[in-house]
Amino acid sequence: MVKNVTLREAWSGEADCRNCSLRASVLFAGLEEKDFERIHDPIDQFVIKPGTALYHAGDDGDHLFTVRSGTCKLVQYLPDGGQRIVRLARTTDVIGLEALVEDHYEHDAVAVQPTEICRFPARVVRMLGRDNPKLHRELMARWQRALSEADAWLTELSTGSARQRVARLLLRLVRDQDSSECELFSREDMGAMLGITTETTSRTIAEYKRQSLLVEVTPNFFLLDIPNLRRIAEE
Amino acid sequence: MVKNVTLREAWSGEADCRNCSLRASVLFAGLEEKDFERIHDPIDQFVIKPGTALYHAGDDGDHLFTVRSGTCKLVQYLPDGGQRIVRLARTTDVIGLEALVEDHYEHDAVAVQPTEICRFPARVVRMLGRDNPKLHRELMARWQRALSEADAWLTELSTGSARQRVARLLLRLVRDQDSSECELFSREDMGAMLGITTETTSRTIAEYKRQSLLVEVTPNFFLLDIPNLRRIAEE
DNA sequence: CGAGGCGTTGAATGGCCTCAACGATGGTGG
DNA sequence: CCACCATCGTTGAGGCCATTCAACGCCTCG
Repeated sequence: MVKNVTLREAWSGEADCRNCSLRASVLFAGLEEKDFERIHDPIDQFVIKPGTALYHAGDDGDHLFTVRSGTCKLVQYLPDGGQRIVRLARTTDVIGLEALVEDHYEHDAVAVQPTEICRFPARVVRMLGRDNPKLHRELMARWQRALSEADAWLTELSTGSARQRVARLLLRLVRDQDSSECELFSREDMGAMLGITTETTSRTIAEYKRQSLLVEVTPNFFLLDIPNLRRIAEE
Repeated sequence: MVKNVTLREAWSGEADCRNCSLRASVLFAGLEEKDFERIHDPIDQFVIKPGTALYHAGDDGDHLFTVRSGTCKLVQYLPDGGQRIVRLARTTDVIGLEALVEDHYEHDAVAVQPTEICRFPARVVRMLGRDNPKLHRELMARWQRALSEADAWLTELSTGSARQRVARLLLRLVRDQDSSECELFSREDMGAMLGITTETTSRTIAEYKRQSLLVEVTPNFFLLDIPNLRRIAEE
């Protein structure tokens, strides 16, 4: 649905925010006609392939991004070279918020699925935010959402045994879904989200498959046994 | 109940924000005389003892708090009853920001040292934030600071061996300090920050003391061997 | 003085990591 | 079209490190 609408105009470059199919839930939700008239900068819209980076940590932060569909990982690096995925951004999430306050990005933002992106200048948001209470409120809500996510990753995905963490991640992936079906990421990425190794992740997933807690319906799409996974997650 | 009694007893007067000694670095830094005239609600100021809770997760969130001195931990609970400390708030930090956007608090906020607090109504901040760009900007900066902290806890304090995590926590505790001396928390709290057990924390600290990476100058105040701790943290 | 909290230490277990090998898959070039 | 290679998921074996359960000393406080 959403996907069809946008794929039609994909690659075309300039977005039509007034008629955006996600308008109701997007950062610019509260904007009115007079606000749009003040946006003179182009708002680009494009699709990126898995593995493509939107930006890297330390890059000049002059754009914000809205994820229209797909998924991006936000990655931070450790002194020893290891990496840790600190958050996922999915439909309607905004990434690069730090560009409003700081002069550089904090993470690498990399697509892990084919991902539709809208990109708009931080300057536009700063300008509109100054005297638009609705946008102001929308910004606060998004910052708070990111913060809640970050806290949840600490308590749910970085605490307890590997079995528990994997189960919690799986449950989290289907939570805001219509069905109890979900697509998995690479074992390496899942490990980087959970603070465990690729091998341990693989072993755990394989065990869940053998126990039919996970059933592969189509390649890389799994049906979850939610009650039993929840039991593991909470025990 | 107990909490309210303590808070009331600790009340040490109505704050004089105009002449606040922390004014330059506090949330209300950008306010002018005309703004203060619009604050009709009282801004309380008090001291709480270690172990006292400012609020609990789920409480009605109608106040924000500034930490003037001391330290508060923000705690989240797991389904199995375990607890995880997701952040520390120290001088000039604001806690309870979520009250601006949601109707309840996300964590337990508990003092871990004698702590001076200013408390002000969320509705005052909401009102002033609507048309005060400086406060607006200040709020965004604080949200971003909290988010950066959360991400750092994931990458630095929840990744790697227990030795590394403890070392990174110690370095973090002295970082915004004038000396390389710091006060430690209980082993239980440190474990809850690092996602490791109390015993492992104690063993690691004890080992560092034997190796003179930590030297106790006065009871519970330690001098850190920063270069060598940094080596451990990054190896 | 006894009780309880806290830090420390010991011993044993087990879970996760490390290193390694192997099959399946998919893309590439001959 | 197929041989070749790289990547990814899986599995095994072995070892280390953190957890678990327990005990003990020290301290404060009632």
